[in-house]
Amino acid sequence: MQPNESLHLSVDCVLFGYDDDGLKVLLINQKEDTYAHAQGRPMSQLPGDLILIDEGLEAAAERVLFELTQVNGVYLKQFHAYGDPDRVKDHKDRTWLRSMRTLPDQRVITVGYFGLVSLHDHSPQPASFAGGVSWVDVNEVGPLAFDHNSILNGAIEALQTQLETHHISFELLPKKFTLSQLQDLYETVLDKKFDKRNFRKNVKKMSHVVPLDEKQQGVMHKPAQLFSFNPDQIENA
Amino acid sequence: MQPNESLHLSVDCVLFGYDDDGLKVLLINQKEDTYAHAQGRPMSQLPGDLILIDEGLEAAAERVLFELTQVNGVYLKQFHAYGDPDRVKDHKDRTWLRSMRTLPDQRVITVGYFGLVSLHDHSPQPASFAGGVSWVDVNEVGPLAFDHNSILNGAIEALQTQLETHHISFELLPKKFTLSQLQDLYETVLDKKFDKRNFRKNVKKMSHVVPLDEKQQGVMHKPAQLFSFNPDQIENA
DNA sequence: CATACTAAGTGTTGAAAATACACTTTAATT
DNA sequence: AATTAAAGTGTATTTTCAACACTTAGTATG
Repeated sequence: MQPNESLHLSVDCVLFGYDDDGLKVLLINQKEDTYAHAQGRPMSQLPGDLILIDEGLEAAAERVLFELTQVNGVYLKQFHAYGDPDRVKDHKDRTWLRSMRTLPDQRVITVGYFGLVSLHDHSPQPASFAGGVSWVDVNEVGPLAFDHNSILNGAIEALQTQLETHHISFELLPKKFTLSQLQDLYETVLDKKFDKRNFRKNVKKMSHVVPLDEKQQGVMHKPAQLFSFNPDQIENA
Repeated sequence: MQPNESLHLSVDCVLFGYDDDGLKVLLINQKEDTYAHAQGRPMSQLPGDLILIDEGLEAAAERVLFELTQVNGVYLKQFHAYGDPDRVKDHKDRTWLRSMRTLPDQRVITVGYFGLVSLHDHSPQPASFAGGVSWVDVNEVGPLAFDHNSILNGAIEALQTQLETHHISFELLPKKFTLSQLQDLYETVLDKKFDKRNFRKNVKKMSHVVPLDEKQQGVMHKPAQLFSFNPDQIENA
């Protein structure tokens, strides 16, 4: 038996960025000139790369994100491996690959990671490198290359479950935030509405959400109390 | 950049079997004579294999299980990919690999699947093939080769969450079962006790658990009502 | 044939959690 | 001083969860 020779492994990263106007994903725009025009418009894709021979999976995901955003230490979570033998064999995708790599016909299995960053304080520069890299609202993502739309969907579902079961919301918020911002985050990610008073009752039970001696400033309405997360108190339940 | 040449991909399967005396895992016993005796006793490992060049991940997992148990159509679910560059580089494991494959030093990334079978009706024959294959109670699993203990733990956690969020219990039960059997299953897998009356109240809400016109026979106590699952009514919530 | 054994089966009550709901407050702007 | 806009707050109701003990049906035994 000659098993997997010429089988390649990559990581693909779904980097979610959040700010007051919604949940975004970082996408890479394939450049027009490297794209076979016959196929229509260039497509976007998720950032990803083949893993290096001595590199761990998570290390590879970190590297890909660092190269794209120069940001280190983002929350990263593996959610699924995609291994359909034909996942990169669409005609349009092969054309694209041919323009980038030497071997477009190789089979590539990919491991999906999703990452979380806050776009409030600092907007991580999309791309020092390469062509267009941009934040796209998750609800406005068009057709992506390869099977990246299903990978994105997988990531969204994983993010939703993770938000409900683990305390990760602070990864998407500024260090100081209001309860309304927190509520908006939950409503955006989970795509459902919460009652303000009930939501706040629940937050009061979370010992890791701590009020600061500080209020919002420069808003033309009652300024909100600011809160922050106390990382010591995040029970990983 | 020369990315992953000589990087191999496998699937490892954690096949759970359940019957009235507990939850078991299918393990393969490394044979004494292929094992370097200097290292101590032969170890067990999870069934796994390199994936074929044109084979999907799930297809590979199905193949591995079929080869071992001759059983088809088992419930299978991917749960995690393991890619630590050193995961197969322990001295003992390399010794073992050398006895089996030509290239013990290659890096192998593996995708973990867990599978579910009922050991009530038919005990799937562990191994027509090869050396010892056996069902081991999940609480009595000793040290396994490679990182297979952590893979097993990952599988157990995945099974637990899956059991709580999806309707998969019937994969582990005989076609006809009693409510006590169902409760025992939950208690075994989730490792906690349930109140009999409350448990039954919850089951009554599950429209996919349907009572049959049939009772248990040959038991020296009040015979239990038999139930079965109606696959049409399994909401995937 | 009566008794003993064993697990099956069954309801109620109190506590806790989730839901629904509307007015007052504070600062900035005009 | 009046207006605007979101912040902040409490109670009553419903639903869900948790605790708890006796009766029943069939098998086995004497």
